[in-house]
Amino acid sequence: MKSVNIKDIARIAGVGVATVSRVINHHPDVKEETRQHILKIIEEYNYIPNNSARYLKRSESNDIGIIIKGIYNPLFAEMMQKIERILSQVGYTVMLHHHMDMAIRDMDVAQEFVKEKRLKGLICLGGDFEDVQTDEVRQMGVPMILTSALQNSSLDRNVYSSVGIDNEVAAFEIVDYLCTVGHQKIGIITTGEHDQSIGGRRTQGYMRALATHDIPKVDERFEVGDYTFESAYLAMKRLLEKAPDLTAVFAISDIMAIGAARAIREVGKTIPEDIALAGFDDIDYAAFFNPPLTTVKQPLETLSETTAELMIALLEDRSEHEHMMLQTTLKIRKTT
Amino acid sequence: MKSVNIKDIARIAGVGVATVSRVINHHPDVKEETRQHILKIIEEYNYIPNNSARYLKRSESNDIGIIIKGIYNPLFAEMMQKIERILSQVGYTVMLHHHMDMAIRDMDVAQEFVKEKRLKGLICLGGDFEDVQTDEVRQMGVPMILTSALQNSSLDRNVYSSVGIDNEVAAFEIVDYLCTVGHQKIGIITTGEHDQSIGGRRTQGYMRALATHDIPKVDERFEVGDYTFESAYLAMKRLLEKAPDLTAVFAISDIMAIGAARAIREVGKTIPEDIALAGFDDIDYAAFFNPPLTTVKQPLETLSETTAELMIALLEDRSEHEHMMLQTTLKIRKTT
DNA sequence: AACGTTACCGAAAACGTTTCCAATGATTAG
DNA sequence: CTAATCATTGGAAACGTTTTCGGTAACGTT
Repeated sequence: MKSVNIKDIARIAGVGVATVSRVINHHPDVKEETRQHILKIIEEYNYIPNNSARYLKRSESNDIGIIIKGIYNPLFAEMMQKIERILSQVGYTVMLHHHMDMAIRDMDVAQEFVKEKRLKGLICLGGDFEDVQTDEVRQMGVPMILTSALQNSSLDRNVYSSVGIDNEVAAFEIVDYLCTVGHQKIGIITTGEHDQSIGGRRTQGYMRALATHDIPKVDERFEVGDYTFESAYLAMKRLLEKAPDLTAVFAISDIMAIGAARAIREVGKTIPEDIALAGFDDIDYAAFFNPPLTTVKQPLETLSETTAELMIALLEDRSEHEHMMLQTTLKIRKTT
Repeated sequence: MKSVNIKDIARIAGVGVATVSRVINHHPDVKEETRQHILKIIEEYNYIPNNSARYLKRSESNDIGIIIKGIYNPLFAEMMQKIERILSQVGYTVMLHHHMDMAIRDMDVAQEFVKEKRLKGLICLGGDFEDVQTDEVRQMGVPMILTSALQNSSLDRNVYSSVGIDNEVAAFEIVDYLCTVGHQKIGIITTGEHDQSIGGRRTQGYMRALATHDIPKVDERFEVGDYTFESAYLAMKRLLEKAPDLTAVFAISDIMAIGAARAIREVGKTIPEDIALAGFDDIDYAAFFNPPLTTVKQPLETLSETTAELMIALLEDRSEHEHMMLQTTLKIRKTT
């Protein structure tokens, strides 16, 4: 089971190990002839350098961590796969850490993960980083990219990157659309109200749109779920109970919109005639839902690519930390 | 940026590095008092052993690879996450390798992955392993678990494990159900016919059900997609064209069933009155589809758990290679 | 009192790389 | 022709662990 190592290659090729190492690492200072010879032997013996040894020596890995908090969002899974693909193309490996433990600070998880795995970079899909300190991030010593913008004024923005969308604006746009087509009594199924989480920001967009159209805020039109079908189904039932005169509902995720749809149909109302329905994310399913769901499209592809490219640039020192807001687009389909 | 290592701990604790190593690795032969003392220092200095060094020395890692092949199947993403959770609880790390390259042999990808990352075990979600040789698997030197049973008679079954469902039987059951409720003209949207792939097996179940009910096989009722909404939508359109008298359709994945539904509605037919529709997988969407989709439930939870547990058992030498077929269940909902 | 056990511990040799340093021969400059 | 530079190479020292191999001290047994 013992595999061939650099010494074997060196011995077989009749050169020193240093030269072999140079060839492996594409150092320029080795004669072309020698290089070819060594390359041939490497090929022939199917030699693959031992990563543990390389990492040990270089005191770093080639691994980039992705932390996903909570499974609820199918977008995360997709982003992860796309990011993985790009990163692995240029030689990095991604290590996954998925957790749902709401009790523990996400920054602590991140630090532990980076340190234990000797990660070279960290990408966080979701999670709450509102309370992190500049020093904590700096201490981690590796580039960190968050996929959700945060409003943490005490955190130095030159110490991490972020790429995401403007949740407040995107939510505003779709609710604004709902208003302009005549809806006055618009419910919302969200995850929070005043905080800076994704759900909080979207709720704030909803409220601003209402305010813009001089629609008063009424508490009965507000309900909370946890990004699952089931929770939204239940939330919608409560909404229907509390505010039977609703003409439209904005759910802050497609999943929740679809969950809500079931509750709406169960009381015999139709979409969009009796109640219009809008989601958020534009997951694949949205367009194939019956009827096709009006929603906000997250630029998934760009989001993933940008994140991956930025990480690579950061690692190669070709870039400073950046904060990007990507454009969302309204997808007006048949539920409104 | 230099972090504390085992020598530092040893020096600070006033012991030899060997003793510290023993403590870290839970060896019994160290005095309780000394152990506590060292533990305290480790805690205090926030020492985390360098994995590269450990792996180098032990010439193995604690990493388990998961390979996901191909089209984005929401089931795979979920399984992966569940497996990750269990494995990480007992101290393993999972490394992800996601690829869609249809041109390359899956077994070659697997071998390369295991070797390069020094993996301790490998789990393959999807992929085609029909042509692998016993020696190839053996040569890999680590336990491998496939999540789809295969019909490869030349491959020694004691050399790998598998946990999955009986695709042929499950497909038979749902099509049989379709027949017993009176359908005669049943279309299928699948991915293949005669091969031993997942799609192939399900097609074979479909055909056996038909045969059992003395329904002749007619080629016009057969169409192919690639597990995406879009492809199934197109396939269904062709089916509607070729066989306008269809009264039921079996799509071998829920995603494809949902894609097909759109085509059906587009020609003005209703589900299930005009055409009954059955899927496969029971993804979350299925129950919340409109109308709720009849399908075959894959025991996702059990599948993931069993796979993870088996891997752990295999690694700890508590188990031989096993081949498990898990039960599926018919979920009769509103599309049939 | 001598001996064998046992419990505990440290020194040092690996593990497979990368990289610094020095060495060689060849080439160019003066 | 000599000195200086250059291109190319190999030796050997790290990187941070684990583990083998003894060694010491304490103890119980004759």
